[in-house]
Amino acid sequence: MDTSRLLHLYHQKLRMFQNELNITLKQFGLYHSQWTILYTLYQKGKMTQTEIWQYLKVEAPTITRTLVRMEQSGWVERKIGTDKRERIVTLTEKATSTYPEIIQAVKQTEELFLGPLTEQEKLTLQHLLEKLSIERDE
Amino acid sequence: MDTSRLLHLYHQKLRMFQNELNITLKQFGLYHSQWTILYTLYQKGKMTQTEIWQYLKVEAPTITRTLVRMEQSGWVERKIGTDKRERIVTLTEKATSTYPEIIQAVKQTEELFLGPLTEQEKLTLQHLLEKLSIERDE
DNA sequence: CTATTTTATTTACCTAGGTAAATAAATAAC
DNA sequence: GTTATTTATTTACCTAGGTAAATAAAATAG
Repeated sequence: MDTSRLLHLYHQKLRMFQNELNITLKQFGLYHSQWTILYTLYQKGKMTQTEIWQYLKVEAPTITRTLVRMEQSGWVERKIGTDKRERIVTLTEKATSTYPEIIQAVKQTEELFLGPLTEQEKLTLQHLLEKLSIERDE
Repeated sequence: MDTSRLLHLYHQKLRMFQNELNITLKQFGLYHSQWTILYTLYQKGKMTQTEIWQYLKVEAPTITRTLVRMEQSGWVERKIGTDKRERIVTLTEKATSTYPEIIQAVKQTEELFLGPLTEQEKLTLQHLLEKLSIERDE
């Protein structure tokens, strides 16, 4: 089995999807990673930045940067909590009211990408992905 | 089927693998994308930059930048061809002589990541990935 | 209650991906 | 054989990911 070829294919397909998603999101003035945060906040309600990066398994500075951009473009607010170290992030009115329109467009793009797979194959893909991991001895 | 969850999982697992690969490659002074180019050039011999970005399905400026870095760190040479617009890229002696050692380390990391899958599951994954695509009407 | 350590976030700096526009050389049109 | 167009690469500028170190507030030790 040529694992390098498999992993390169994996990488290529992700870029293909993200580029397509960015095109879809352009009409709303969003990028794919910003959408991921918006989506998460819509599901979970207000979160601290630490809760966000731990949930998304992304490093803290990445989240800081993206949230600053989203604050500037009016998607989120970042209020200082009673613990003054932490920032409590909430969606703005603009975000919650536009959400239904955005998710409809995103779902369509997702379906376009995953469309060639049957429901069963999507499940299989999910199971296989869940198995992947690096066992780091600590 | 929650397609957003599936695609987020997909994204997360790729980052996990690339971070691990970067750790592996650090001892050689390489990053994962540089390795992909080194690997390709080792298989295919000398290539123009256009051949490289078309093969890897990455945009031209991305390849320019990465190749400039690889030239600076002594992995490739970029000679001007008889067509003076194009750059012919070749591996340096350092690259070809270190290659066996690098690929051994990379394969090990790849196996670590894909290790939880059986050979059959790896094939299934590859088939599923090959099906994924965006049908852009043009 | 002051001193130390931990925790949340940010800053600075790196690679990698993208788009749009600029260059410069080769090709095609006339 | 100039002129116009195409092609290969680069430059400028954007998002997104990472690590390491700085800051500032909270929690813990003494």
